[in-house]
Amino acid sequence: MSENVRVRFAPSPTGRLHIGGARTALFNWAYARRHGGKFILRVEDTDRERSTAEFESAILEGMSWLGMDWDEGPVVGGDFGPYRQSERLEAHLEVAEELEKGGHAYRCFCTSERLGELREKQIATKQTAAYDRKCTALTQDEVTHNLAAGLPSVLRFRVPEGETKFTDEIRGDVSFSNKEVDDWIMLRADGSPTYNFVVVCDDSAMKITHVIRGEEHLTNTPKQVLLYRALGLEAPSFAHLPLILGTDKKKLSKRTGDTALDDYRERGFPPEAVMNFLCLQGWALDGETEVFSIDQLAKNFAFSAVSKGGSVFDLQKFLWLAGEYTQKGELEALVERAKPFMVSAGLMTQAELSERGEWLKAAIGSVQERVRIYSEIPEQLAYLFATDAEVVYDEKAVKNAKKRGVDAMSNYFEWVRPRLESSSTPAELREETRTWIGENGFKFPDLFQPLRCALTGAAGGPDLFDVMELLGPESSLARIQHGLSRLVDSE
RNA sequence: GGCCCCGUCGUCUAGUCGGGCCUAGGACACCAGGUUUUCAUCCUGGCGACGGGGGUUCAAAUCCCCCCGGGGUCACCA
Repeated sequence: MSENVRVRFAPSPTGRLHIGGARTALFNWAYARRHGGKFILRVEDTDRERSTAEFESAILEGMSWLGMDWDEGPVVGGDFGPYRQSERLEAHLEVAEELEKGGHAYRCFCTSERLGELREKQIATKQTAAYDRKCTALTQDEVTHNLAAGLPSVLRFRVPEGETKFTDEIRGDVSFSNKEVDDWIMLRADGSPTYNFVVVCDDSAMKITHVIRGEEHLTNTPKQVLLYRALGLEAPSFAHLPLILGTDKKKLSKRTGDTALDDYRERGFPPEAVMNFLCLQGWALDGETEVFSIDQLAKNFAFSAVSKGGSVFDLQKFLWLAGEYTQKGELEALVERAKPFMVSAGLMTQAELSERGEWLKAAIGSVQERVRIYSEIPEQLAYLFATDAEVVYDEKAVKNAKKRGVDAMSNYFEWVRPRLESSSTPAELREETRTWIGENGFKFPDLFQPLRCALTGAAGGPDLFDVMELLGPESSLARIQHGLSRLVDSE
């Protein structure tokens, strides 16, 4: 049974990839990999108005960024193509005709106005909103006549009597009374097919065995199951994933925070962390392990470990997880990932990136353990690019410095000048300075607080001897000198 | 409102199927302490939940019923 698993992710290219969609893709991908099956990508571009090629390629790119690959779909092809829904129209229309001939579908000439009124009335009288089947009373002759007269019409699915049940892989048995299922529209007045119709056509044509999607599709499922039955086909298994919620506990929307995968990518979240965090929304590897790789996901994913309830998206935990990757990963890799952020922040040019490669590596190394996302790197390194006379002093840094006064730094300046210029190593200078502090009757903060402010303008940060190394002797001394006057005066 | 789904710390979750090993475990956040020149990291400790009420049972977070609460969905969008 697990031999021929075929699952699919079917995004519609009408916008950027939503993080909920990205998670759905990840779970589909993982299920396929876990069971040695195929992961298929199908682009649902039937909404011709809003679909664009740009969105489509951005979605594919986002999926690759997260570490997914697909066995069939755009770019890679496959035996069940085409993989763009708009190119499958002919097949859809054939199925529609077959259904109409077989009596499973019927023409409806009702106007949208009448339908709108009907719906309002039903909701007002607290009934299930559904088509009242007025047009099922039409005789074959009347239908033919109307069609010949050019009256606009849609094709509706004829929902049979009874009850529709299916077993959801995550929720267990679910059943709907067919009375609650609308005689939904398969073909619009312009002849184009609708979602619920094409999804079944394509899933069956592509031999999809498991439909893994968001819970918002749960109420679509009986419509689709009924359609499979009318087609004489066995329905696939369904697995409805819990929703990702905003802090208001409602389906995550732009109101509550960034919803597009690219928003996080642009903010410098490591892709491994995004993958990891998205999976943690609704799935647990073992209840203990928080940090895991995409390979571990592929080896361990199972429906039984997927939660039923929605999960609130917690940015704090997301940032923490991002930090696990940036702080504990290789410095070389971090440097590569950080480079574009240095450029876009306006700190360095493309040319400087390579000219000052070693220096940049040291600079990033100095902040690695205190950044979580890549965009924080230029923020924390900005002081290195300031003009010596105009280092931006943080309020707290000034407060800390003034509490200690500049006596220590003033004496230290004369002492350290020759040592900086003779290029002693940070480690040597650190030891010598500690001795100097003791010999001169100061306490560590007496020197370090004002020195930190003068050098970096910040209240916290990397070891000051590393900072001076990055700054170089000239700049270091200049900053100390400016600090001496700035910290005494007005500021 | 109809229908459907869901309900363990503030948040993500383990435990629920096959009741006892649960004085309910882990993580984020928060609080306190230690380490550090500072910040961060790291270490230690703390705070903190089975929505409510009835059953069944020697025993219930786990099984049954009712209530309450939250969400999803009701398109010629997907």
